[in-house]
Amino acid sequence: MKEEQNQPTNESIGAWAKRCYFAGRALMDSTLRPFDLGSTEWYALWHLMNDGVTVQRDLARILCIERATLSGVIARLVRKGLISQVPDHSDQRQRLLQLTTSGKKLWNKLPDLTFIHKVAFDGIDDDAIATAIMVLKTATERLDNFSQEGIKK
Amino acid sequence: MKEEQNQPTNESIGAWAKRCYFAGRALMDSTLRPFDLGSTEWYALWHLMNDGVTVQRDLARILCIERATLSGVIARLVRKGLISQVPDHSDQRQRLLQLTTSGKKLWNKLPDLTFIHKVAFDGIDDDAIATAIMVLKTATERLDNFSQEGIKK
DNA sequence: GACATTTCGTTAGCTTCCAAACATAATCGT
DNA sequence: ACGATTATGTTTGGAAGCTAACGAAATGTC
Repeated sequence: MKEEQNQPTNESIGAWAKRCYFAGRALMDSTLRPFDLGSTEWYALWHLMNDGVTVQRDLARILCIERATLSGVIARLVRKGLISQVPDHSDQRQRLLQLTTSGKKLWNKLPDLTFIHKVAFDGIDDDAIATAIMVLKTATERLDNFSQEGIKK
Repeated sequence: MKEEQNQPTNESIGAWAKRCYFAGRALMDSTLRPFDLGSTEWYALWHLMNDGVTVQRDLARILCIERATLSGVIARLVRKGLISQVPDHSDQRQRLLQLTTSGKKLWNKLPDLTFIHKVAFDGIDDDAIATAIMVLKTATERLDNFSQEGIKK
């Protein structure tokens, strides 16, 4: 009576994490579509705008994505002329990333995206949100640890 | 002093929803990799296993993905010989999906995936999880509504 | 100094997701 | 009964993510 299916019901927290992520991304994507910009491309620009010159490896860590994934994102931004990618002189393996003039110009034309977070979370109790973050963060760390254990031995 | 950047810090709930989703999927994918099965393919098989014959459109709604997305998933499962896809006699537009014998055989060989949910959430306070679900669900519904409003007028 | 290891970026191949456009089939309106 | 609309599935094109394997550069080790 309590539980009829023990597995991935639509009510599971994992399912909602997924749906929430994609719902937010959908709104972000549709807002950025007129500017020919994807959501991860936007995040990359945002960090380059705020942090200035950045090593590609560091950006991957900041965005929490794999080097290989970022490689594609960077290639698109370079192709669009929005950022520059040059080898570091002191360490020829690393690539230094920086907004171009054209990239800065585009950035200033982009709409403010803070409304997305507001649409989603404004008015929800702060404690509830803090609890949700704690749950998601804890689960993520546990999953990451578990996955990594399988690797190192 | 309070907030130094008002935007997408790594501490935002949206960022954690994303990371949690991908961390869970990574573990699921690595578990299923030996069986040449993706996570969404697994979900499709799971529903066909439990619900029997299913109309493709209904499966899309159950999985909360677009028809176009499911189309590709189904095509892969058919190619692997795990499911059958036949037109409905009473409505020639619809496709009826069903596990094949081979699909059932594979299903019985698959490992139990409930450990993933346990790794992530076991021991976390039930009320905290309920709160997290409420927050994510509310946010998702609000985002979906907002996105849809832009469409219908 | 030479060889092994680590680090960084790229490429290739795959899954998962979307929107837009298309074809077909069913249904609705009149 | 005929034309318009809706419903279903596919295709195409693209973004975003992953792993595995590779080359080049830097670092360690001996």
